[in-house]
Amino acid sequence: MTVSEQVRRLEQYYPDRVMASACPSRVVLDHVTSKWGVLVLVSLAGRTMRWGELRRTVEGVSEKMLAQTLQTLERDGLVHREALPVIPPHVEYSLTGLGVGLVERLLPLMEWLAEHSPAIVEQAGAGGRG
Amino acid sequence: MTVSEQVRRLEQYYPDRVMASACPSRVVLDHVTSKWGVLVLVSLAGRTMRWGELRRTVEGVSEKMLAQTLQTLERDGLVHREALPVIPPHVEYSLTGLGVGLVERLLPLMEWLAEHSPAIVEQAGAGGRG
DNA sequence: CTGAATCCCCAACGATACTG
DNA sequence: CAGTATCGTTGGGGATTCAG
Repeated sequence: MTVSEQVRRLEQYYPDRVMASACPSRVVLDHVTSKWGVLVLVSLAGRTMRWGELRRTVEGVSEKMLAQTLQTLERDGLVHREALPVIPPHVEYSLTGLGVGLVERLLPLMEWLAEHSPAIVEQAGAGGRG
Repeated sequence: MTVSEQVRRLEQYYPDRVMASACPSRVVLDHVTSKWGVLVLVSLAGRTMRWGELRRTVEGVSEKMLAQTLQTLERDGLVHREALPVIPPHVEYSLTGLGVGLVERLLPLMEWLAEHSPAIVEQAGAGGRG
């Protein structure tokens, strides 16, 4: 599919509204593209993970931000949280059906990023600032 | 393609490294998922646009942030800037070949968001906070 | 082990004014 | 028209502490 076809498909949903500041997609886009949103979602793409696993996998995330990101994604119905009532606590996070649909669109992006970012960073770093 | 296949494809590039804080994709991901990055890139998906057009299209963006976003994307080689030496100034922005490749992965995401965000926002708004 | 609550800072962001 | 420069604010986000 060409880019212009993709653009036309996008516009059929919200003609002239996707760029509007009041568009609902702005809200969800903000959640997903929040500092840790994409990384958390992509981490959960492969399998269910426990809190501690996520904490270690998503390198650099603080406890506060991981909790906050997870809560936002859970409220949006993208992530499912299952807490086993045991001591010590055992909590598992997984993608909902909705979350899987989103991640299917996120994975190709991440793959493109993984492939092209080294060249981009090197090139940009040479000429300008980081 | 299933999600697990996508995950496997992703991992083949940077085994165990996409989530690393030092991974180059982190940098580009930050640029793209910056507050206005996705919106600017998607706006340019359809056609070349002038500064003023972008300013009006991407509703809510300030002049400062538009300039900053465009500069970052230009340094990354995703956006091409062409300034005609006339008075009054006339500057056009378009996607580079690299930028087109990225936007091809962004458009399906935006389409998914446009389709599902209304329900997500409504549902999330009912139970929790905004 | 999984979080919630608190403190605090800085840098991202917006508004305004100015320039070629 | 297309920016740059400056200033003020805010809330995102990290470190730490406490609880179940």
